[in-house]
Amino acid sequence: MNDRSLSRATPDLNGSGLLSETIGKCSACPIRHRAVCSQCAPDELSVLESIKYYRTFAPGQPIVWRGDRTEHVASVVSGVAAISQSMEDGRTQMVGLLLSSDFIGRPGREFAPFDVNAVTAVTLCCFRRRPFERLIATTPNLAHRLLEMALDELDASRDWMLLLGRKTAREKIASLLALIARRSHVTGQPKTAPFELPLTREMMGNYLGLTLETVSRQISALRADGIINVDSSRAISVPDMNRLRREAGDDPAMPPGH
Amino acid sequence: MNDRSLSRATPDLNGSGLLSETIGKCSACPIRHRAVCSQCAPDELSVLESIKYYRTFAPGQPIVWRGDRTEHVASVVSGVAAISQSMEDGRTQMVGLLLSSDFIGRPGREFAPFDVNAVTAVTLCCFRRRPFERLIATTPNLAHRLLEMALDELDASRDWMLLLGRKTAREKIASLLALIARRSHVTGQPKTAPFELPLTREMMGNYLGLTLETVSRQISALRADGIINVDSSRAISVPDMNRLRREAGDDPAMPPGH
DNA sequence: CGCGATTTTGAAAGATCTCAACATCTGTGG
DNA sequence: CCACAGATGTTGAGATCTTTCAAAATCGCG
Repeated sequence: MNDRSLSRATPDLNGSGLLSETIGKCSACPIRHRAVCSQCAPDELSVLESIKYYRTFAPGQPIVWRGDRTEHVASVVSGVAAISQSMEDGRTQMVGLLLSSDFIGRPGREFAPFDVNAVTAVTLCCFRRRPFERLIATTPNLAHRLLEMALDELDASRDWMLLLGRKTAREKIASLLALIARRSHVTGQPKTAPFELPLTREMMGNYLGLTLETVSRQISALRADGIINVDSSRAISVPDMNRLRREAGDDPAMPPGH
Repeated sequence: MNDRSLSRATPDLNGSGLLSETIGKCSACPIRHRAVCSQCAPDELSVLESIKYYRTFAPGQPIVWRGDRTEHVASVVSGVAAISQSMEDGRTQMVGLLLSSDFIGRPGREFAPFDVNAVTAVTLCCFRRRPFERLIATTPNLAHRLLEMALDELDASRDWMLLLGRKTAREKIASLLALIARRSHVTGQPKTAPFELPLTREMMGNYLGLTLETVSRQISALRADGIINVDSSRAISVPDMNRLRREAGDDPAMPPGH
């Protein structure tokens, strides 16, 4: 069950169309401008380039087990992964979604505090932890960007706490759909274009603190109310994004949370 | 309503017995070994020492308003503060508790993303943001410790997401009491010694994603079941901590979740 | 002592979950 | 190409948990 062998990726569901074998140079990397390496100077980048390597994971595959010794850290190049926390009796809570350019792993941490699983096919840009830590110590640009990303994640997780603690099931679903719609939106396409849900109903429930039945019912209710269109169970479109934002309980005047 | 003038602190409820006027030297600082400055060398510390200043806040006073321009960052020297997030209709969710040695503020962030309020009397060790940011850039020990603290906070907020999304009201209350009991426990005192709740029932509700009535009922239920003793509404003791941990739904084999 | 804030408790309403049945989709093997 | 099996998704009905609304008790303090 602990198979982490290098597996051939199934077709990339993230739309980038890139498989690991076709990526190589940092300068041509699709996440070059947002990942942990984004503030590195050319010479710093070449050091990173020399120690990095790619790995791919099929949908559903474990990437990190809780309690694992953390031998590597990595950036998500493409695909979607989920960070989860669970209780002994099986209740689980997804505590973060990892999208392209997000960072996995904790410099300075010996053991992984959470599970990470591939949701779609995932390609990672990996570094062994020790060399990476040494690099952090000597590369302020890297350390600075890592802090920045950690603080962003912290803000995002605090926003999610408001959702988990205080929002209704309908607001939770609307919030999630608005989140996925926003990050799926390709510049140049109309904002009402349909988008793909990478998560099953059960995963959505785990992310939102709901059961899968409640997720399904609330999606049906939003459709019945004309807030969303459901082309197939995984393909959604939003005729009026502001209306969805209102259903989500967000202040429409505020920029979309994080 | 935006009064942040320097106010005389009411008696310190945190038990340290120190008021800001009696603190001065970093070398004698009670949070010297855990705060953001804890890894600084003597010469680095003396730079910090020259630009720091103390401020105190009375219980209930706002420390930071959401949207404020962040002119300073600070370490909590004593007392308890709460980070909160709220919706337009008044629903609020406490997303973090700030205890002594915790850090307030975001280097690199122009505006505060959340409200922070003093719960008890609070003493802060403040720095203006700009000079502090310059110091980070030139002091790897400071930057490193800040990253470490941010990652710890991120882990803690992810643990809290499991509580908010998946735990029952009883488990939530048990978790909070276990958390406060643990951090209130003074080494040398018996673990069954009573401790003080710094939060009102309403604040506990806001932290746990419950109403204040549910908080009150679950505390009564835990008392009726002999899990806790309630000396006064704010003074609790726990005869068997492992039993409380079990009620909290935590794996008793695991170290108390951060 | 008396007032406002806090806390407790009760009863009913409401939201979500649980259990169950059925529908739909997808990939596989006949 | 179709039938089938397993995974995923939908819907219903009743149970359960938490909230809401209301009243009363208690605490802290001037």
